[in-house]
Amino acid sequence: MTGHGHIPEATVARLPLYLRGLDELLVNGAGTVSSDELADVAGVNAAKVRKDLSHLGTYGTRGVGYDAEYLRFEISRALGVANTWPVVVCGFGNLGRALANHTGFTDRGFPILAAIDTDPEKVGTTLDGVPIRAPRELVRVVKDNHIAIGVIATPPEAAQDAVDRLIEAGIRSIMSFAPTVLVVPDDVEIRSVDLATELQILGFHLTGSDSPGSG
Amino acid sequence: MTGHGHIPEATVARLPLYLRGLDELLVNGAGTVSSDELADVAGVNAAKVRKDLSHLGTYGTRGVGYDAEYLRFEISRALGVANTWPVVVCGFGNLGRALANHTGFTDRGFPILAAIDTDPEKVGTTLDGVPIRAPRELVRVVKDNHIAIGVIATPPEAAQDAVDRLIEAGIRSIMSFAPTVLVVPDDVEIRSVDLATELQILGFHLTGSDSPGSG
DNA sequence: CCCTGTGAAAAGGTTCACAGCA
DNA sequence: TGCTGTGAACCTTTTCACAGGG
Repeated sequence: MTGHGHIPEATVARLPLYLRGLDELLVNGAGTVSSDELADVAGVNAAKVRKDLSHLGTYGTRGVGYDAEYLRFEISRALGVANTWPVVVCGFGNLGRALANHTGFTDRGFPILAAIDTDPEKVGTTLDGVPIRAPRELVRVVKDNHIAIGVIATPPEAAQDAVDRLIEAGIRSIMSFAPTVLVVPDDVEIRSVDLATELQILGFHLTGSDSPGSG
Repeated sequence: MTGHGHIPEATVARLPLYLRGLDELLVNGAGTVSSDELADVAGVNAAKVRKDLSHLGTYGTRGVGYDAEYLRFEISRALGVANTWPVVVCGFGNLGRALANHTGFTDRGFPILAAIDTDPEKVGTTLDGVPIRAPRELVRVVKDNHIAIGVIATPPEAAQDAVDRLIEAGIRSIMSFAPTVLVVPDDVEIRSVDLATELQILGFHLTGSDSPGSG
């Protein structure tokens, strides 16, 4: 049997780490990988690795480990990474452009094929290899480039509007960097990364320690 | 009583969202806030809001809600946001510079006071208002600026080295954007954000839907 | 009647420990 | 002997549902 019914969200969130770890091990010439080794390079513990992988199928050999190449293939397939998912970035300011220059996206199957910006000076030009279009052109941009994922890198005030347009254009997977709550229908998945929020969580653990700043 | 013993991690991770939501409500002139309203602007449900806040203390009034201003104060205090935590960014490439231009950090109490880069052409200059120093100067930079948090924006190969130097310099809170596992002692907290990993998680949910890319 | 604060129940995730196969 | 695969125990988090004060 291939592809078990439901894979827990916590497991899904770790599959990319295993993939990253496997790539590292494969570069170093690994043929077989134990749950211990994979745990090390993925930064988790071995029990978790085994439980997680058991949700995909039984791809290991007792007493030996997993075939690195084959395991990589199966995780890739589960993640849909076998495919390429073109991305459109909404808001081409500092952050948007940094994302465009980040080779990690294209390398891992998420090429940024277009950007949307409201600035008339930018629209029609190509920056960092990415053609910039006006918001009203979004439907066409999505269709022409087979866009699968939208990234929100606009100021927070413009984020909900950008999300609404993406959804209108048929996009169902959105990643947002805007520090605001975004409302989407149930069938649209959205992941938010708020950098300042992350720092504040770190800040919590600083409290109670030594005093900071210009005390 | 003020400040309950242990606040669950899941709660800590949501406190910044409440803070963000409260700021929004306060700007709109809110005096009192119900768990329902706060839930809306924070993007969670009301039961969670009440449970989370109950871990900080009993700051609400039955039949009425929470005093917005006072609640904001208490959450800020719990998060240590009352203080300012200076940040050093390691690796001042595209991503590092985008972070420096992101006003959200300084606005929320995390000013980027220095950057570290290995490029001799950059060292000694000031880019985007941030002075750039060589890795060997890190200890002094941390001391002079009372740095509390280090951000890793280097290429993945250089990330562990940057982390090691930060720890040597006395930093105990690190946020990393490098797509690699980083090893740190138990008393150092590290949060990793891997943008490609986030996209791959989105990709998982795309699988099984419509076919992507250039067929 | 309204909304908080909280025990209790349910769900989800992690770790343990070992049977079973190579 | 070595390592996977997995039930069972354990822990965390979420949700429910309602008592109790304004």
